[in-house]
Amino acid sequence: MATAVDTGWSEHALATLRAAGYRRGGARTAVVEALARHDCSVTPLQLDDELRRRDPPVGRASIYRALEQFEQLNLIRRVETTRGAAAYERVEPDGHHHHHAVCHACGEMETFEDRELERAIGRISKGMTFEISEHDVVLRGLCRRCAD
Amino acid sequence: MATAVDTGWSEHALATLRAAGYRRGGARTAVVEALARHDCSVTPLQLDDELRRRDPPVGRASIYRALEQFEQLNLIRRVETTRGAAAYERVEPDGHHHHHAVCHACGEMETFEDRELERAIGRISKGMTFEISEHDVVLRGLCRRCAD
DNA sequence: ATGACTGCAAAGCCTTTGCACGCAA
DNA sequence: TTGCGTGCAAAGGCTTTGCAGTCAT
Repeated sequence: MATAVDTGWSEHALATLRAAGYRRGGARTAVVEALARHDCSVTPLQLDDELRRRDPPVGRASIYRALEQFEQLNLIRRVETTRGAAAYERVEPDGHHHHHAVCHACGEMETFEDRELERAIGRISKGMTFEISEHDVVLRGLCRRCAD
Repeated sequence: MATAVDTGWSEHALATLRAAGYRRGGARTAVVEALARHDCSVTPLQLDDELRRRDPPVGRASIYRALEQFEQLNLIRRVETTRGAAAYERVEPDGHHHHHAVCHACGEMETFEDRELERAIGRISKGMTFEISEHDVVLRGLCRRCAD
């Protein structure tokens, strides 16, 4: 679940950050690059593992601070794949996104996209009194290996 | 979001607990009663607020332990309404359930049910390699008051 | 009498905050 | 030069665990 497929998200992110008035700091850039390498959700602590031993090392606090800023700029989105802990995923500028199935036993994840699901959620959102801006859908169960 | 509507869930829960070999402890019973009073998701800390000043008081650890047991017996279900913290909801024996919209600003919740949504999720679940046993759907946005 | 149940306090995660130093602009 | 950005360490929440006393059976 790594092996980059950066569709230009990094550039988009760096440009958005600059436009928002942020300076180009080493830690923040390192977090952008790390996120670009992940196709699926990542936790702050996973990023910390990756970036801690860099030279120069990136501090854990900087990772949390960067993620908070990125989320506010809608560059990443928090997903509820990891119960009780944060996990984030890139937001693609074209709005394309997927959802997740998570294994109760080992945490393995599988992703899916579905138009009927999105259509239903869109319709429901319009009918609520709330102004809905995002949605989480997570399926939970056992992966094939853990089911045996 | 309180004001009881216990459809027999308490009795069901107590019977299930007894059948599973649990003794009838005061703390556990108090947690069952507290859950029966809530129609929507509750956090362990909300329950603690309610049960701490009882006589005799219920300890926080007992609440967490009870919730863990109830979840394993499928009497309650963890829902992801409160980011970064746990929240639980009764599982109705007939399988009837609803989902939630949560306000980013104030945490207020609105619930909904939708057959097309459930149908889509059921179909998707069958198509996965995972054995899916539950699903979370949470819409997020601003409630009417916070949107102004 | 036996072992489950409970409350308290301590310990464990994850996350946030305070602070002094360093670096971008 | 200014003040944003960063790392470290400390502090904050929520949750879990250890332990000794209590209670259900």
